[in-house]
Amino acid sequence: MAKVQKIKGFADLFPVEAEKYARLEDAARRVFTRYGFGELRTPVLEKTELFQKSIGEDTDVVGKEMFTFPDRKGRSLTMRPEATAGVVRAYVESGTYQPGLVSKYFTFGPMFRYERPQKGRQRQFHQINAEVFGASEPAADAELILMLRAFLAEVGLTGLTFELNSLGCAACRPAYKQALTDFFNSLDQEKLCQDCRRRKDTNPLRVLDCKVPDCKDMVAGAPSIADHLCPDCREHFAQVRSMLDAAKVTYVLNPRLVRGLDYYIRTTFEVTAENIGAQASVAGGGRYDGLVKSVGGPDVPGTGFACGMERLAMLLEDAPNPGLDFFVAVIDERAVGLGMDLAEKLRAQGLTGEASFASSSMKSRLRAANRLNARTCLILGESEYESGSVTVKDMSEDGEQRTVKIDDYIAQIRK
RNA sequence: GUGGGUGUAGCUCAGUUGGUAGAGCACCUGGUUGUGGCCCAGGUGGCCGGGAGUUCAAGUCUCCUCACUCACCCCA
Repeated sequence: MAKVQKIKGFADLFPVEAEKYARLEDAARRVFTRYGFGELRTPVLEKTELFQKSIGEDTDVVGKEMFTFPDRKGRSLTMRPEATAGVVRAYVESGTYQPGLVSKYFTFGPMFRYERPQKGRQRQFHQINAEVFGASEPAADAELILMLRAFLAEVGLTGLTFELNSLGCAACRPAYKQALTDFFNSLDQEKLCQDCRRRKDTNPLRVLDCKVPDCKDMVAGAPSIADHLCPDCREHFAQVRSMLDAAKVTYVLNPRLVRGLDYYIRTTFEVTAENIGAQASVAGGGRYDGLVKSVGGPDVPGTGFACGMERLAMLLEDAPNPGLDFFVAVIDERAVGLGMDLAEKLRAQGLTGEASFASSSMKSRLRAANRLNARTCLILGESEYESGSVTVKDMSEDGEQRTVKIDDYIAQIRK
């Protein structure tokens, strides 16, 4: 029989890896709660139109990376490729919006994108998200970045780079995009790479991010967003920066920092790591004031960020193996019931342990205890069985051992 | 979607100009009749990813295919 194998880009997380995800989620829950955020869990499956309306039809994510399929009645459903759209949908649908009310949510879970897998990129990947609705002030952006910084510190990550930019708004970005397109059109087209010749018309901001050396040279002379912000955006960005400076956040201004999803405006930021491969971005976010309205809700401003858990997990050390408090080594077959009962009573006292019921040799049972990093080995063999006792062996290097009545041993543990 | 790399024992990997399969670790057994780690000896374990072809002979050469992986693209 051929082995059934997992589908491409989907991973099994065994304990050592799964623990890192739990560590990230625990830290996020702890930190975000301190900032007044509440947990929101939304479905993994949504109507396809939700993502078309929010992320943008022209993006790669919607255009060619979604897991989209019809349900049994022919309705088009999509495995969520990101979290924000679903959170916005839930927010709007619940009707929690009221003028002047700020809502703050965090969420985590699996996202799905049909991409070619590589280091730090899976088809099913996991994100930690935070979203703020109803706050248009620069302070909301700044506080979100502070919270992200606090979260990363909580999980013990250092050496990360914060990058910051403003993408402008509906009032000033179109003019900037046009200026960019004009600029690139004025250049010798031969010197632009194939991708950029296409991108300069479809998404000129992306050209700024091109890694081809020739393109980079061209981009150096391109107009900067900083010079094209409208007065409102300029003021908003200046305030965000001054608040970050006041909070001693170290960041790099990157006028070429762009976002892949259409809904971002004004403040955008990204956190990158070194040594985790080409997919170096571990978190990213920004402001998305028009998004709520675009999925049929009220005109409420929003900001948020997403952290890539796979990429953060790569930066975490393996947790030390906690080992076992005890290991019950049953050598005499007749003592199997006794061993199970003994283990149950110890667990009821909060101890961690396993019992082995394989009727095997003393040597192999002790090796098993050693392998499992057990601190105490409880031996139940022929003589113990006949006398109703247990041999308690300390597994440390020069550990002692003694044989005591089972009842006495349990009574002693209780104390 | 486009490139590159890799598939041999449970794991990490050797395998010469084609000649019928190896090591280390792990596991099991024994040395030590009921005592682990260290040491020594022995043992279990492989359709060499799959298929076709060339050849007296293919892990090795050719083609196809599948899987994994890294990068582009894109993104967290």
